[in-house]
Amino acid sequence: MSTYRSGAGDPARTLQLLWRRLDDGPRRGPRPGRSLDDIVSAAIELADAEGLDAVTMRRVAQAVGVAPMTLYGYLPGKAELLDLMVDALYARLPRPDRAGQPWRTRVAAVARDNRDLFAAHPWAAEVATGRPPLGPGLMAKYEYELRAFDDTGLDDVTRDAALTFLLDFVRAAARSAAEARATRRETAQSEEQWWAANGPLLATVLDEEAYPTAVRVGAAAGAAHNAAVDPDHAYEFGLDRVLDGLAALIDPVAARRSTAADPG
Amino acid sequence: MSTYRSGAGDPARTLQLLWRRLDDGPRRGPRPGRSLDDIVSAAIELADAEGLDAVTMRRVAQAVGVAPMTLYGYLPGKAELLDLMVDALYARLPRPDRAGQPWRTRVAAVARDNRDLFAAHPWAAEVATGRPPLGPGLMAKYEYELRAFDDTGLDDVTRDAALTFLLDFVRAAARSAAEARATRRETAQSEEQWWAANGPLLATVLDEEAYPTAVRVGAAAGAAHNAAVDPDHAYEFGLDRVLDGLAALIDPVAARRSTAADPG
DNA sequence: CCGTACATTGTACAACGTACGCCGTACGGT
DNA sequence: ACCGTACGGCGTACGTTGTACAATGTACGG
Repeated sequence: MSTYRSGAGDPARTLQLLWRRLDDGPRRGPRPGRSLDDIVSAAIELADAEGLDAVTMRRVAQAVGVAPMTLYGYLPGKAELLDLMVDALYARLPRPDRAGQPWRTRVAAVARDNRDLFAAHPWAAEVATGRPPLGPGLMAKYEYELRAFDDTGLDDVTRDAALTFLLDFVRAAARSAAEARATRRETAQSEEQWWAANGPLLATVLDEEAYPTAVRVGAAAGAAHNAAVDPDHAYEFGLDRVLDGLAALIDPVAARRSTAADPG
Repeated sequence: MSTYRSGAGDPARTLQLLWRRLDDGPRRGPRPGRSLDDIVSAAIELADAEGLDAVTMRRVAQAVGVAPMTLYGYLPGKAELLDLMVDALYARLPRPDRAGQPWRTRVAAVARDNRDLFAAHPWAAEVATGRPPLGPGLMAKYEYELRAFDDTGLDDVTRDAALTFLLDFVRAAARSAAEARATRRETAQSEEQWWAANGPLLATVLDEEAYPTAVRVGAAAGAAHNAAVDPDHAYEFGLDRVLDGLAALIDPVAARRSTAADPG
């Protein structure tokens, strides 16, 4: 359990690392035995396999085949490692040419790409980026995703806001999904087991007079999803709302479809 | 630097604690010197004053005037304490009667109440609740907030999804704001200082040929907000999109206003 | 009035990030 | 060719976290 904060160290040094602007002046003494990418790749593999909690400096060092403190010759600290991991992930995202497709299809595809990213690397959604890691990966991602709003008539400021809105939604959904999975794993209880264990107590305590709407709606939603929270359904529903909300801005006349976005 | 996870312990025990169903059989031996509420209140005060990082079992115990391990006589562990803190917060939320107002006003008011909650207690947005703490506070909140969708014509399952969508949005916005504040505090750098320190390097690295759209849009957005990220603006913009997105579902005919919701 | 149930707590442990300082290597200058 | 030194590597250690365990002391039921 750790709040995976990023970017705490010297920001200028972080930028140099992200863009690999290591000032290699006159070399003296032994050459570095590993590369920055070795470390970042090992950390990503570790996070993919065992989650962000497993990404400790000791574990990463072990994976790289080096003593823990050796890592500090390559990076200032763990915060920078997290930044580098996230930027490396962003750099790998697919960027197919979607010119010619309608904006809603393109924007939905951006959402899906991000969702896939978080599905493959759930830890990425947990890294807090108060100031985002302005590395080559994020820049390429930003450049590409902004193009999804080409021909929407949005001015630049609004275009940025629209993209932020979309990405924040996908990220929040990914966090919810990750939290739900983590809870299920930690308590080693499925949703059914939980209700079997707690239903009786809840029944005595949730009288319908005190919470009539909550009991009725909660029961209906629970029955529909077979769970108290259903991240997948929340994502599908939310994405449609997000796209409709953007459509109200982009196509103010015909903003009336609540169907799911077409595939791309 | 901690992933504030909640609800890890025995779920049944957690429920008993939330609803204060402590089985007080025949008393023997010394009476407890404090109450559960003493501990929860002290923890909330601590979190309000110094953030969630400051809420350690030792600090809470100190605030209550007791040895650290004494807390474990009242709660199974820290996860349950976090659950209790969140539920206590929810119980305190205002719940004015908003019958008669249009749905968009009521829903906007729900968003504002939640935003105010996270403004007063930023740590609440950081507590991960894979399975939400089904205590009296959350139930009262759920009951009240569902009523904001009365007369919208939404069925129960959709009503739950709509509320979840709205609350997830507000929470994500609060997290972004908290992260931005934390970053600014930790690096002790304002946005202007950051750009002064990193602008030169960024300029050499962000050539407009590689990222034409990104550079242009980023510059426009940065100039408009005086910052790379502007949580307040993201919230205002996002809330309008959220309401428009819900409107497309609720008022499919006249879904065309992108003005901010009226006050309530 | 005493035995016991229970609240309280001191100590301890395994993790974490990382500061500090020593070791040995291999290059630049001569 | 050689040596001084800059620099990569790392062993050890510190302060922090949540909490397990066993000892201590208190106040009630019989």
